[in-house]
Amino acid sequence: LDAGEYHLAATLDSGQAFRWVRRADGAWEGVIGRRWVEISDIGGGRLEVGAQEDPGDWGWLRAYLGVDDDPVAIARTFPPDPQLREAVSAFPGLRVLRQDPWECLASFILSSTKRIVQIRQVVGMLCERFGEVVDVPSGHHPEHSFPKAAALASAGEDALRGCRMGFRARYLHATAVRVASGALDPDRLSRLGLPLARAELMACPGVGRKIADCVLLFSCGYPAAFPVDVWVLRALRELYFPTRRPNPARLLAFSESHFGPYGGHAQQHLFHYFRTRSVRPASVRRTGGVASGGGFGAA
DNA sequence: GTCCAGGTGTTCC
DNA sequence: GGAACACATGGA
Repeated sequence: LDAGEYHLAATLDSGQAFRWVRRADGAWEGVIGRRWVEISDIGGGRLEVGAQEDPGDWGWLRAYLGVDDDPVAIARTFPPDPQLREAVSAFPGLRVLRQDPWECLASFILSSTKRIVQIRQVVGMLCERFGEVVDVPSGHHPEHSFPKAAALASAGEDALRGCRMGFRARYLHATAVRVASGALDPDRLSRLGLPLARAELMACPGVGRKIADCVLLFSCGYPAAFPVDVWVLRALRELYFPTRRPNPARLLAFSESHFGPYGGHAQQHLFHYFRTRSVRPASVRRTGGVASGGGFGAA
Protein backbone atom coordinates (compact mmCIF):
# COMPACT_ATOMS: atom_id res chain seq x y z
CA LEU A 1 0.00 0.00 0.00
CA ASP A 2 1.10 3.54 -0.68
CA ALA A 3 0.69 5.11 2.73
CA GLY A 4 2.74 8.28 2.70
CA GLU A 5 4.29 9.19 5.98
CA TYR A 6 3.14 6.32 8.18
CA HIS A 7 4.61 5.41 11.58
CA LEU A 8 3.43 1.81 11.74
CA ALA A 9 4.86 0.94 15.16
CA ALA A 10 3.52 4.06 16.85
CA THR A 11 0.12 3.55 15.26
CA LEU A 12 -0.33 -0.11 16.14
CA ASP A 13 1.31 0.14 19.58
CA SER A 14 -0.14 3.35 21.00
CA GLY A 15 -3.07 1.97 22.93
CA GLN A 16 -5.69 2.30 20.19
CA ALA A 17 -5.98 -1.39 19.35
CA PHE A 18 -4.99 -4.34 21.49
CA ARG A 19 -4.50 -7.27 19.16
CA TRP A 20 -1.33 -6.44 17.21
CA VAL A 21 1.88 -8.36 17.82
CA ARG A 22 5.29 -7.46 16.45
CA ARG A 23 7.24 -10.38 15.07
CA ALA A 24 10.98 -10.81 15.45
CA ASP A 25 11.44 -9.73 11.82
CA GLY A 26 9.67 -6.44 12.53
CA ALA A 27 6.39 -7.29 10.79
CA TRP A 28 3.09 -6.89 12.64
CA GLU A 29 0.47 -9.62 12.84
CA GLY A 30 -3.15 -9.17 13.78
CA VAL A 31 -6.76 -10.02 13.06
CA ILE A 32 -9.18 -7.58 11.45
CA GLY A 33 -12.72 -8.87 11.38
CA ARG A 34 -12.34 -12.49 10.30
CA ARG A 35 -9.06 -11.96 8.46
CA TRP A 36 -5.53 -12.72 9.57
CA VAL A 37 -3.25 -9.87 8.45
CA GLU A 38 0.47 -9.08 8.39
CA ILE A 39 1.94 -5.61 7.79
CA SER A 40 5.52 -4.38 7.37
CA ASP A 41 6.96 -0.95 6.84
CA ILE A 42 9.26 -1.33 3.82
CA GLY A 43 10.24 2.33 3.62
CA GLY A 44 9.54 4.96 1.03
CA GLY A 45 6.04 5.53 2.39
CA ARG A 46 5.01 1.99 1.50
CA LEU A 47 3.53 -0.79 3.60
CA GLU A 48 3.82 -4.42 2.57
CA VAL A 49 0.66 -6.26 3.51
CA GLY A 50 -0.50 -9.83 3.43
CA ALA A 51 -3.73 -11.59 4.30
CA GLN A 52 -4.81 -15.19 4.57
CA GLU A 53 -8.29 -14.75 3.09
CA ASP A 54 -8.90 -13.16 -0.31
CA PRO A 55 -8.14 -9.47 0.33
CA GLY A 56 -10.06 -8.09 -2.63
CA ASP A 57 -8.85 -4.57 -3.42
CA TRP A 58 -7.50 -3.98 0.11
CA GLY A 59 -9.95 -1.12 0.61
CA TRP A 60 -10.97 -2.51 4.01
CA LEU A 61 -7.35 -2.42 5.17
CA ARG A 62 -6.72 1.06 3.81
CA ALA A 63 -9.76 2.23 5.75
CA TYR A 64 -8.65 0.47 8.95
CA LEU A 65 -5.15 1.90 8.81
CA GLY A 66 -6.24 5.39 7.84
CA VAL A 67 -3.66 5.50 5.07
CA ASP A 68 -5.75 7.96 3.10
CA ASP A 69 -5.61 10.56 5.86
CA ASP A 70 -3.01 13.26 5.26
CA PRO A 71 -1.05 13.60 8.50
CA VAL A 72 0.69 16.76 7.36
CA ALA A 73 -2.58 18.47 6.51
CA ILE A 74 -4.11 17.29 9.78
CA ALA A 75 -1.15 18.60 11.78
CA ARG A 76 -1.63 22.00 10.12
CA THR A 77 -5.04 22.24 11.81
CA PHE A 78 -3.40 21.93 15.25
CA PRO A 79 -2.74 25.05 17.30
CA PRO A 80 0.85 26.26 16.83
CA ASP A 81 1.98 25.34 20.34
CA PRO A 82 5.66 24.43 20.62
CA GLN A 83 4.82 21.72 23.18
CA LEU A 84 2.37 20.04 20.81
CA ARG A 85 4.78 20.41 17.89
CA GLU A 86 7.38 18.48 19.83
CA ALA A 87 4.95 15.66 20.56
CA VAL A 88 3.93 15.49 16.91
CA SER A 89 7.47 15.51 15.56
CA ALA A 90 8.48 12.76 18.00
CA PHE A 91 6.25 10.33 16.08
CA PRO A 92 5.56 11.73 12.62
CA GLY A 93 3.08 9.58 10.77
CA LEU A 94 1.29 8.37 13.88
CA ARG A 95 -2.22 7.70 12.59
CA VAL A 96 -5.64 7.19 14.11
CA LEU A 97 -7.10 3.80 13.21
CA ARG A 98 -10.67 3.13 12.10
CA GLN A 99 -11.61 -0.02 13.99
CA ASP A 100 -14.79 -2.04 14.29
CA PRO A 101 -17.03 -0.10 16.72
CA TRP A 102 -18.18 -3.10 18.74
CA GLU A 103 -14.66 -4.43 19.20
CA CYS A 104 -13.46 -0.97 20.16
CA LEU A 105 -16.30 -0.43 22.63
CA ALA A 106 -15.84 -3.80 24.30
CA SER A 107 -12.07 -3.44 24.45
CA PHE A 108 -12.17 -0.02 26.09
CA ILE A 109 -14.76 -1.15 28.64
CA LEU A 110 -11.99 -3.52 29.71
CA SER A 111 -9.41 -0.74 29.77
CA SER A 112 -10.40 1.17 32.90
CA THR A 113 -7.57 1.32 35.44
CA LYS A 114 -5.64 -1.35 33.59
CA ARG A 115 -2.25 -1.15 31.94
CA ILE A 116 -2.15 -1.55 28.20
CA VAL A 117 -0.22 -4.81 28.44
CA GLN A 118 -2.93 -6.21 30.71
CA ILE A 119 -5.72 -5.02 28.42
CA ARG A 120 -4.02 -6.97 25.65
CA GLN A 121 -3.95 -10.09 27.81
CA VAL A 122 -7.63 -9.86 28.73
CA VAL A 123 -8.72 -9.13 25.15
CA GLY A 124 -6.60 -12.03 23.92
CA MET A 125 -8.18 -14.41 26.39
CA LEU A 126 -11.64 -13.15 25.48
CA CYS A 127 -11.02 -13.84 21.77
CA GLU A 128 -9.56 -17.26 22.46
CA ARG A 129 -12.53 -18.37 24.54
CA PHE A 130 -15.45 -16.73 22.79
CA GLY A 131 -14.26 -15.79 19.30
CA GLU A 132 -14.41 -17.91 16.15
CA VAL A 133 -11.40 -19.66 14.69
CA VAL A 134 -9.66 -17.66 11.98
CA ASP A 135 -7.71 -19.21 9.11
CA VAL A 136 -3.98 -18.54 9.53
CA PRO A 137 -0.95 -19.46 7.41
CA SER A 138 0.55 -22.84 8.20
CA GLY A 139 3.07 -22.69 11.01
CA HIS A 140 1.36 -19.81 12.81
CA HIS A 141 -0.38 -20.29 16.11
CA PRO A 142 -4.21 -20.35 16.03
CA GLU A 143 -6.08 -17.05 15.97
CA HIS A 144 -9.64 -16.08 16.77
CA SER A 145 -11.92 -13.27 15.74
CA PHE A 146 -13.14 -10.76 18.29
CA PRO A 147 -16.28 -12.28 19.87
CA LYS A 148 -19.67 -11.06 18.72
CA ALA A 149 -21.85 -9.28 21.24
CA ALA A 150 -24.31 -12.16 21.18
CA ALA A 151 -21.56 -14.60 22.11
CA LEU A 152 -20.57 -12.56 25.16
CA ALA A 153 -24.19 -11.97 26.12
CA SER A 154 -24.98 -15.68 26.15
CA ALA A 155 -21.69 -16.61 27.79
CA GLY A 156 -22.79 -14.90 30.98
CA GLU A 157 -21.08 -12.56 33.40
CA ASP A 158 -19.26 -15.24 35.38
CA ALA A 159 -17.70 -16.75 32.27
CA LEU A 160 -16.45 -13.32 31.26
CA ARG A 161 -14.99 -12.75 34.71
CA GLY A 162 -12.94 -15.89 34.09
CA CYS A 163 -10.90 -13.82 31.60
CA ARG A 164 -9.43 -11.86 34.52
CA MET A 165 -11.38 -8.69 33.86
CA GLY A 166 -12.58 -8.35 37.44
CA PHE A 167 -15.36 -5.86 38.11
CA ARG A 168 -15.51 -4.95 34.42
CA ALA A 169 -17.28 -8.25 33.67
CA ARG A 170 -20.62 -6.83 34.77
CA TYR A 171 -20.21 -3.80 32.51
CA LEU A 172 -19.07 -5.79 29.49
CA HIS A 173 -21.86 -8.31 29.86
CA ALA A 174 -24.56 -5.68 30.27
CA THR A 175 -23.28 -3.79 27.23
CA ALA A 176 -23.09 -7.00 25.19
CA VAL A 177 -26.73 -7.64 26.05
CA ARG A 178 -27.63 -4.12 24.93
CA VAL A 179 -25.90 -4.62 21.61
CA ALA A 180 -27.15 -8.17 21.05
CA SER A 181 -30.72 -7.07 21.73
CA GLY A 182 -30.48 -4.19 19.29
CA ALA A 183 -30.89 -1.50 21.96
CA LEU A 184 -27.51 -0.15 20.78
CA ASP A 185 -26.21 -0.51 17.21
CA PRO A 186 -22.49 0.36 17.24
CA ASP A 187 -22.37 0.51 13.43
CA ARG A 188 -24.95 3.31 13.42
CA LEU A 189 -22.96 5.65 15.70
CA SER A 190 -20.93 7.13 12.86
CA ARG A 191 -24.10 8.62 11.35
CA LEU A 192 -25.59 10.15 14.51
CA GLY A 193 -23.30 13.12 14.94
CA LEU A 194 -20.85 13.47 17.79
CA PRO A 195 -23.11 14.60 20.66
CA LEU A 196 -25.82 12.02 20.01
CA ALA A 197 -23.36 9.20 19.42
CA ARG A 198 -21.57 10.08 22.64
CA ALA A 199 -24.84 10.05 24.58
CA GLU A 200 -25.74 6.64 23.14
CA LEU A 201 -22.41 5.21 24.24
CA MET A 202 -22.57 6.76 27.70
CA ALA A 203 -25.94 5.12 28.24
CA CYS A 204 -24.03 1.83 28.47
CA PRO A 205 -23.00 0.75 31.97
CA GLY A 206 -19.29 1.22 32.53
CA VAL A 207 -18.99 3.73 29.70
CA GLY A 208 -18.28 7.30 30.74
CA ARG A 209 -16.98 10.26 28.82
CA LYS A 210 -13.45 8.94 28.36
CA ILE A 211 -14.32 5.49 27.03
CA ALA A 212 -17.06 6.97 24.85
CA ASP A 213 -14.57 9.36 23.28
CA CYS A 214 -12.11 6.54 22.62
CA VAL A 215 -14.80 4.67 20.70
CA LEU A 216 -15.87 7.81 18.83
CA LEU A 217 -12.28 8.60 17.84
CA PHE A 218 -10.85 5.15 17.14
CA SER A 219 -13.83 3.54 15.44
CA CYS A 220 -16.59 5.97 14.50
CA GLY A 221 -14.75 8.58 12.50
CA TYR A 222 -15.10 11.56 14.85
CA PRO A 223 -11.63 13.14 14.73
CA ALA A 224 -12.54 15.85 17.22
CA ALA A 225 -13.35 13.39 20.03
CA PHE A 226 -10.70 13.95 22.70
CA PRO A 227 -10.36 11.21 25.32
CA VAL A 228 -8.81 12.49 28.53
CA ASP A 229 -7.17 9.74 30.54
CA VAL A 230 -4.53 9.97 33.26
CA TRP A 231 -1.72 10.45 30.72
CA VAL A 232 -3.45 13.16 28.75
CA LEU A 233 -4.46 14.82 32.00
CA ARG A 234 -0.80 14.96 33.00
CA ALA A 235 0.21 16.21 29.57
CA LEU A 236 -2.35 19.02 29.59
CA ARG A 237 -1.45 20.09 33.11
CA GLU A 238 2.27 20.15 32.53
CA LEU A 239 2.28 21.64 29.05
CA TYR A 240 -0.49 24.19 29.39
CA PHE A 241 -1.04 24.83 33.12
CA PRO A 242 2.34 24.31 34.79
CA THR A 243 1.64 26.66 37.66
CA ARG A 244 -2.11 26.42 38.19
CA ARG A 245 -3.95 23.26 39.13
CA PRO A 246 -7.16 23.18 37.06
CA ASN A 247 -9.56 20.33 37.83
CA PRO A 248 -10.38 17.66 35.24
CA ALA A 249 -13.61 19.37 34.22
CA ARG A 250 -11.77 22.58 33.44
CA LEU A 251 -9.15 20.69 31.45
CA LEU A 252 -11.85 18.91 29.50
CA ALA A 253 -13.38 22.24 28.55
CA PHE A 254 -9.95 23.48 27.50
CA SER A 255 -9.36 20.40 25.34
CA GLU A 256 -12.68 20.90 23.56
CA SER A 257 -11.93 24.46 22.55
CA HIS A 258 -8.19 24.44 22.00
CA PHE A 259 -7.23 21.64 19.62
CA GLY A 260 -9.57 22.06 16.67
CA PRO A 261 -11.44 19.72 14.35
CA TYR A 262 -8.77 17.01 14.55
CA GLY A 263 -8.23 17.36 18.27
CA GLY A 264 -8.39 13.62 18.75
CA HIS A 265 -5.34 13.17 16.54
CA ALA A 266 -3.46 15.76 18.58
CA GLN A 267 -4.56 13.93 21.70
CA GLN A 268 -3.11 10.66 20.38
CA HIS A 269 0.24 12.36 19.82
CA LEU A 270 0.23 13.77 23.35
CA PHE A 271 -0.75 10.42 24.82
CA HIS A 272 1.91 8.43 22.99
CA TYR A 273 4.62 11.03 23.51
CA PHE A 274 4.08 11.25 27.25
CA ARG A 275 3.58 7.55 27.75
CA THR A 276 6.78 6.60 25.96
CA ARG A 277 8.79 9.44 27.48
CA SER A 278 7.90 8.19 30.93
CA VAL A 279 9.84 5.01 30.28
CA ARG A 280 12.96 6.48 31.75
CA PRO A 281 15.11 5.98 34.85
CA ALA A 282 12.72 5.48 37.73
CA SER A 283 12.50 7.34 41.01
CA VAL A 284 10.98 10.44 39.51
CA ARG A 285 7.60 9.94 41.18
CA ARG A 286 6.57 11.84 44.24
CA THR A 287 8.62 14.90 43.51
CA GLY A 288 6.33 16.99 45.62
CA GLY A 289 3.10 18.86 45.15
CA VAL A 290 4.35 21.57 42.85
CA ALA A 291 3.08 21.00 39.32
CA SER A 292 6.04 22.62 37.61
CA GLY A 293 7.17 19.77 35.48
CA GLY A 294 6.82 16.85 37.83
CA GLY A 295 9.91 15.40 36.26
CA PHE A 296 8.73 15.32 32.66
CA GLY A 297 11.20 16.95 30.34
CA ALA A 298 12.81 19.09 32.99
CA ALA A 299 15.93 20.07 31.07
C1' DG B 1 3.84 -3.88 51.59
C1' DT B 2 2.68 0.02 48.49
C1' DC B 3 1.49 2.22 44.34
C1' DC B 4 -0.56 2.51 39.92
C1' DA B 5 -3.00 1.40 35.63
C1' DG B 6 -6.05 4.79 28.36
C1' DG B 7 -12.36 5.07 34.64
C1' DT B 8 -16.87 4.61 36.26
C1' DG B 9 -20.61 4.49 39.59
C1' DT B 10 -22.06 5.43 44.17
C1' DT B 11 -22.08 7.83 48.34
C1' DC B 12 -21.44 11.57 51.13
C1' DC B 13 -21.13 16.49 52.42
C1' DG C 1 -22.17 19.90 42.52
C1' DG C 2 -17.93 18.09 43.70
C1' DA C 3 -14.67 15.23 46.60
C1' DA C 4 -13.90 10.52 48.38
C1' DC C 5 -14.20 5.90 47.86
C1' DA C 6 -14.94 0.98 46.00
C1' DC C 7 -14.20 -1.93 42.41
C1' DA C 8 -10.34 -6.77 40.51
C1' DT C 9 -5.97 -7.76 38.96
C1' DG C 10 -1.06 -7.87 38.35
C1' DG C 11 3.46 -5.83 37.68
C1' DA C 12 7.03 -2.56 39.24
